[in-house]
Amino acid sequence: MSSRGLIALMGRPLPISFFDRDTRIVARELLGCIIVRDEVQVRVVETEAYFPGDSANHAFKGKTPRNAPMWGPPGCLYVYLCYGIHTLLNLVTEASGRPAAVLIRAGEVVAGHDAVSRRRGGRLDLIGPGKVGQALAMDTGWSGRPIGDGLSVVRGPAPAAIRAAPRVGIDAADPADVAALWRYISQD
DNA sequence: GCCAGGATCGTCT
DNA sequence: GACGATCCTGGCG
Repeated sequence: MSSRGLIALMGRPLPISFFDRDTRIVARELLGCIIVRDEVQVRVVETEAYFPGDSANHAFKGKTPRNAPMWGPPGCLYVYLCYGIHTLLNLVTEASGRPAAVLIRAGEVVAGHDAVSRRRGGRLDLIGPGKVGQALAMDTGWSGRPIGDGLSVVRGPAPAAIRAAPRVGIDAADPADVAALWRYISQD
């Protein structure tokens, strides 16, 4: 796409077709996009890709009530509780029947600083997926809802560069999946 | 600044 | 009944 075309799309909600692609591509292109929830806006600066056949994927061992949204249509939310405390926000990708999602690992508050500060005990840093979930006031009740229903994602400025790195905190059966560079970090 | 340990609960075996 | 795609605090140097 031309840079003029990208600028024209800036600020517009991402279409469902954006998510109906290879998860690693979606994970990279989500960097710089803005997650909007009421008055709070968070720019995505770090993502991780989880896709079919990936042993670190929650869905790798099969479908359960918890991970069912990953099998659903692209452009939905998959929210789950981690360590009994943190709600982690994922965006479902790829066609129905292919369990895949992008985990939002980190962000920057671009609007709604007061609300985020209240929820985060005065802190505004969103380095870590649990913090992103807290800033956006996510809970598991959001899991399975389509994007646009209370939470939307709009196109924002793409980062100057993207760094790829191994994913964090996973204990996959397959060491190749652990070492794979499926985490993407915005380099501004 | 670094590291160890505790928090806390839904989900799956 | 164990454990997890984590975060925060407190102790120590």
